[in-house]
Amino acid sequence: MHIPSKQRRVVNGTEERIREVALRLFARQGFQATGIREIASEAGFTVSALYYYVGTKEELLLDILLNTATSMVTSALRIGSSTESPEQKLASLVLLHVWYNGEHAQQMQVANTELRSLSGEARQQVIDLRDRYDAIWREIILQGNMIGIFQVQNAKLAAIALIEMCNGVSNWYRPYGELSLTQVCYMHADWALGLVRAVRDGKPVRAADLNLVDPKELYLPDIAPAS
Amino acid sequence: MHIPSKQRRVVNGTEERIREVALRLFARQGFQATGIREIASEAGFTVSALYYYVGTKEELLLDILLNTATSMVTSALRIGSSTESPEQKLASLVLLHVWYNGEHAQQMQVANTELRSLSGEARQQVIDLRDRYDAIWREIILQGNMIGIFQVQNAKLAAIALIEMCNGVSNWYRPYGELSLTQVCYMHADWALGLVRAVRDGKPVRAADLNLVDPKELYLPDIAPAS
DNA sequence: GGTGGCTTATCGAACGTTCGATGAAATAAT
DNA sequence: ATTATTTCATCGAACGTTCGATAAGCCACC
Repeated sequence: MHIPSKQRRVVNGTEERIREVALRLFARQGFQATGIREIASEAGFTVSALYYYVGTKEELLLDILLNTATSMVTSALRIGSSTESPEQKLASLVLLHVWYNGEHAQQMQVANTELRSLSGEARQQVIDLRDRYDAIWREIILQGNMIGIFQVQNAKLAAIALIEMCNGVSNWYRPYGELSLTQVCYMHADWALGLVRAVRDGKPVRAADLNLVDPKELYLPDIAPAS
Repeated sequence: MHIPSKQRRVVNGTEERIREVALRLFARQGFQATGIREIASEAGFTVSALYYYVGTKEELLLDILLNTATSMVTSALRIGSSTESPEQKLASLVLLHVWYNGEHAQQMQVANTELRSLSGEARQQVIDLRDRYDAIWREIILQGNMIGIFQVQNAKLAAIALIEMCNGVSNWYRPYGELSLTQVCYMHADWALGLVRAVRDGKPVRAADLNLVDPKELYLPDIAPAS
């Protein structure tokens, strides 16, 4: 078991560098197609030097998936437990999710394709987190249904469909493209509101009517950075 | 170079069997994680017997991706060139796509995750087919926009979002589940109509109003089976 | 003089692919 | 009708390469 340690490693960021390279390669060519030697040489190390910092290749993958899933659950929980209206909550979830897909595209690409490379307890941990995440979306859709704002037949499947729709963003979004990430976020939020047939006062709810916060503020970093 | 031949192979279906096993394993554990030896033994052959029927492992993958993409383009072209209304065309595309995802889940899982395992010309062939497919969706959305039925800001991205939404079905749908595939198809069609804000005569268009054909009839097999 | 950070050298296993050989079956020659 | 030849389908073995991972040791620094 790898025990992350104290000083130098954090200072010169060696371990972080290895993890960055691994993430980049996993995202580009997949976990199985990426060799330990490739990670090491791309990061400027020998294989053994890499193993001084990292337990196993699979552990590198697990950390990526766990970090990603934990971040999203944490941020989504905050949205879900707020006092906003269901349509605001749903739109916020979409903003968060799309923003994360754009800003952390590599993490999301890996997360969306490499769950199958994990097994046993590691796999289950990730699945559990995802279930919690889906549940937050589902609950918000159910809330909207109950107060008559949304009209969704099957909240569980609608949640999955919405999440899947947003996931696609990580495959094509590039900074400095035609659209800003914020624009992409709002477009998806508006689509989501259409999908769930959001109606308030007899009128379809549009994302532009909701005065939503800036997407980047919805993301909660895991731990507040120490002083 | 493998030259597909005439009689016996078709009769006892050896090659077909290998391709089925390969598809199943690629879908379950991924292309890179699946070994030639695994395919062979699962199909009940030795490795060398397998190579008598198949060129390379990559060719197995390419065939899956090309067949899938070609089928979908062919069927979608027929829908796109019909004389139906944009909302009917869009709903039909969704029915087709979701139906294909449910009925050929393994193919779609491979298609959705293993493009990166191809390179060069093979990769480009698949990409070209997908571009044609996306274009059909985009054109229909633009038609709907032009005659004022849909209200979509960005037709290109909306097409991608819709396709991505439908793709998720291959990851969870199982026959003999709570919902029939036909039900799942119609739900997604209704969501798509909501997403594009389809409105006719001042009222939101629902999938149930459109008297759509049975999803399975939208799928065009590559070649009409000989007598 | 111990410990952190890294090296060289190496492990056994698995990878995709190809090889020559072979029994059985189909086809051609006598 | 029988023999000779070719084709089909398959075998076990091996190719060279790469895989993830480890052991033992070196060197600079506190």
